Amino acid sequence: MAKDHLTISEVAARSGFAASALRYYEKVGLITAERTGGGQRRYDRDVLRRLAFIAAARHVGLTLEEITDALATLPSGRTPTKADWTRISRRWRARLDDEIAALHKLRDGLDSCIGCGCLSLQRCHISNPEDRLAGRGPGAAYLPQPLHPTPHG
Amino acid sequence: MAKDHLTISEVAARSGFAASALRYYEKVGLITAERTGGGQRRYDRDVLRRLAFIAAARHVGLTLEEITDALATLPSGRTPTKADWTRISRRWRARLDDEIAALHKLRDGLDSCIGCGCLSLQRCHISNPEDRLAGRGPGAAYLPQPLHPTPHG
DNA sequence: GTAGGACTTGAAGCTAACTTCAAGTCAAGG
DNA sequence: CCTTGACTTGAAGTTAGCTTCAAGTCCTAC
Repeated sequence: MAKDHLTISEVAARSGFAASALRYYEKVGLITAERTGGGQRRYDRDVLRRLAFIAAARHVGLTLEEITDALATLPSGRTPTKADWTRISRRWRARLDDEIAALHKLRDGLDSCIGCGCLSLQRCHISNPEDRLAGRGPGAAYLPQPLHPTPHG
Repeated sequence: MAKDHLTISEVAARSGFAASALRYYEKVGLITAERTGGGQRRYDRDVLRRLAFIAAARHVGLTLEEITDALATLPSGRTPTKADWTRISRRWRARLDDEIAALHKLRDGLDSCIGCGCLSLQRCHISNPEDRLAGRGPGAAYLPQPLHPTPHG
């Protein structure tokens, strides 16, 4: 007979998320909670699994919005099966592979630049990775497809 | 006799940075500009090289603050030599290597998880990468050393 | 000399993902 | 029953890295 309704601070302790983050996640619809008569949150144990999913997804670099989408692909209401998980993790792997490839490309380019001292705007493919300048509409940032996303980048 | 003072829109066009970004960079001390009698900015050509440096650093994932620090290691006022550039690019390479290693670790862990369907908070090292929960002071976020930095992460 | 596009400024806005705060309410042990 | 720590809410604050705006000034081509 394990406790099947956890308080917010219990969930915070077990998941590692701050209580304020849990409230935020509820506000944006990532998790849900029942309420006591007095209005306090009581969580089902399932929320821990869901939070583990969220933590893993965040670690892979997904935004909360993307996580929301990913969760939406799961049959609503039930714990994901192995098949669900496999399908999603395949996508994560592809994403990681892409990031790794991009970093390799960048690193190799860096190697080829060492010693050249160029830093030419037009020719160095570290400072000008895709050989294009500007474009991409108004306010276009410098980097074609920023590896490390920036706000308004 | 190349033009040796560029307007802000010329620099914007040649560097790929938006004019507003250039003003911002000046405000935070990354670049400088002379002024006309009327107060308009006129840039030295050197600023293009400096902006190339900034663009490259941004691409490697450095924050503007880190870039400021990196620029501070250069002898002030002069164009960096090959040695300067090599020294800095070595650091960048180390950083890239670290990021690549982290991604590999994450990907391999993901592979080992596929099919297990676990997502256990305590045991899965994708959702709990370093086998630690909480800690790290008040408001500590879940991920030990977020691969993809988040505000307040 | 003048039209009008380029430029100036400071302040405010934007995004993500939260955190912090203030002021008040709940709940569980003694 | 009462104390006290845990909980509630909405609003506002935080960070980086800019963008957008408004209102006004400059400068250059004609």
